[in-house]
Amino acid sequence: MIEAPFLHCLARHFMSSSTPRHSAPGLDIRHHLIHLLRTALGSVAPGQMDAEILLERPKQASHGDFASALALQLARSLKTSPRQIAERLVRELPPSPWVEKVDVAGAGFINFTLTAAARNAVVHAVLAAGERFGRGSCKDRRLQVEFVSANPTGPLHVGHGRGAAYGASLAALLEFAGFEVSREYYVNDAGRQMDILALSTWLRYLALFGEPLPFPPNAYQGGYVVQMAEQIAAAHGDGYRRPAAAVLAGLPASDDPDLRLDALIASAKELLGAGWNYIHQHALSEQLTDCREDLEEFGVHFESWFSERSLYDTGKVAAAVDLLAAGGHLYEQDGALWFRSTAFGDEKDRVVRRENGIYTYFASDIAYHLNKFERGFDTVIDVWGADHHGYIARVKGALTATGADARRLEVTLVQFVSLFRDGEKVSMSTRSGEYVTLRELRQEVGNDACRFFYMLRKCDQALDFDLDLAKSQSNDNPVYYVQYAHARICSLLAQLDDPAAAGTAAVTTDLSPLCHEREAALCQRLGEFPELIENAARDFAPHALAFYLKELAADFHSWYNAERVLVDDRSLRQARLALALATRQVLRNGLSILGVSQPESM
RNA sequence: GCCCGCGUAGCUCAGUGGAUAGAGCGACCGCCUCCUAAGCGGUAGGUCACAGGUUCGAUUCCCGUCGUGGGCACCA
Repeated sequence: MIEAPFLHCLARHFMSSSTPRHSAPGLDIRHHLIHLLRTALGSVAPGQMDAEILLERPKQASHGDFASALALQLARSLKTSPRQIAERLVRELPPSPWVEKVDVAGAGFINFTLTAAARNAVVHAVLAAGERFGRGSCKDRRLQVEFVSANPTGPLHVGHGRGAAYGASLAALLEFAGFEVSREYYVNDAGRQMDILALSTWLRYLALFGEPLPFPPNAYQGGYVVQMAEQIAAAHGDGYRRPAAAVLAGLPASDDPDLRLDALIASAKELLGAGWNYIHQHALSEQLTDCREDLEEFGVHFESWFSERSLYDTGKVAAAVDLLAAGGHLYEQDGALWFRSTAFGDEKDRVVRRENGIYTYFASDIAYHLNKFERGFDTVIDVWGADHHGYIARVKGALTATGADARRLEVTLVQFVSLFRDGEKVSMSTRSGEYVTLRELRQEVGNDACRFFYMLRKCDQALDFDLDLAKSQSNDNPVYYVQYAHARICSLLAQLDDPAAAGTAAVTTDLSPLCHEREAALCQRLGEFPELIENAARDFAPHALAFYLKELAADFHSWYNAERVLVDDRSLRQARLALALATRQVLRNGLSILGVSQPESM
């Protein structure tokens, strides 16, 4: 999924701490164990020193804290049974103060059981690192994540909401993994859709003054269009009123609704002159402002809002097309200008300039992506709706044709959201204005539940959004489960005389009293966080973080229910408080990446 | 027709080239004189769509079939 240069950075980060550090096993016990295995491998099979040593977390507690299938991997090349290899490897393992015991089990697995001290050490690691626990470091790589980028022709709907939640969480995740990330919204403020919105607004405006005009079925139907018309009427009276007869004069008798709409737009431009620009601009800024506020309230921020129109104004679109032409990648046919994208793996060639002389959206998109590359991002990530799937080949093809490295562009497709109300699928259409907006969803469900709910499905899976369930505020929503764990820990601290002091002291607390099974499980889960971040960032999979947080909360609730934290035994109480504090820290780190709040009480 | 997803417990979905495939919901049985019961423990529930192939090992990778969703504009 991720191209080579990207992987390289993560891999380097991964390897950077592979030197064994006996002083701080909690931070990289994995690498310590890998080092032990590699040392043993040097004795048992020097020729296999390059073999990748995989360590996994066994699903079963009886299989220890870490397991390696190294012996099974080597069986063939060494022509020896896996169990035999495993036993030899175990004999050659250097002694380690952090390993309680090593078993050979099953077909030849090597299972490591850590000492309690090694297992508990993660608590200190978390508390020492604080909000930096789990962070990676890939400082030298700049990424851009472009997402949402919905046409500013109406309120965002729940589908946009998914793209917003996914993109924002992905960007935050990559940032946490150590990349320099810039978030961008591409504003399609040029083109026909905006013209249609302006026309729709004007027609509603004329209707306010009683002009007898039919409202085209393929114009924007939403109530917000009427509102904009009313605003304009309130501010400018009938200044933009024109007789219906004049509007309709000269319209083609065609049955094609699109042709009729284009003719209406042309008529409006002619009748209004500069007034058209005003209405167009008014509609754009109204919708863009609405969109921006909506996203801000949703906790989704952008470093930049990039105007498509600016690409035209600065000649970038024409320049991009010229660049393709100079490379001999364009040809004329039927009056249009075509890009030979089939030469770059696309199914068919694509038009960049229409017969009527107007550039296609594709043309400006080429210019846009060239511009992204010019801005120096190492990797550019586009989050698109799944319906843009067919678009990838042509954009990458165009980039390749201009000599750019298309591998620097990563496209992630987010599948559709289907809404269900009363058990029935809600049909939605942007044009007809019949859809549930993101704002409505947020107001009814709450931002936290919304953000988390969107992350409960991997992005390439269609999401069925049950409105009734989401609106019901029921306990079924896992966000409460995770937040509740956080609130419970805060509640514990609130009962102490000096919560702040407890937090400071926890960093050096003696953890040896932590010896219960559930405490070990919780420590193990905390220790997984850094690698979870690493893998989720590599896979562009913020949903994995949501699932992890559910599991972490489950481990916490289970422990909390079984063991009392505020016991009389001071050393035990301190140790358990430290574990609770570490859990709270990881919950915070994870939830903040997902844009979900961490309430202190519920 | 071609291209891209997806088919895992009754439902909604995770997951993985390795040891007995997991969670939530639903069902059933339990747990508050005790740090928040928005919680916990337990029981039941599976031919990982089907058929081949690669492999020591496939639910995972490859081919095919079936089912299902989406895409195949001089729209954006």
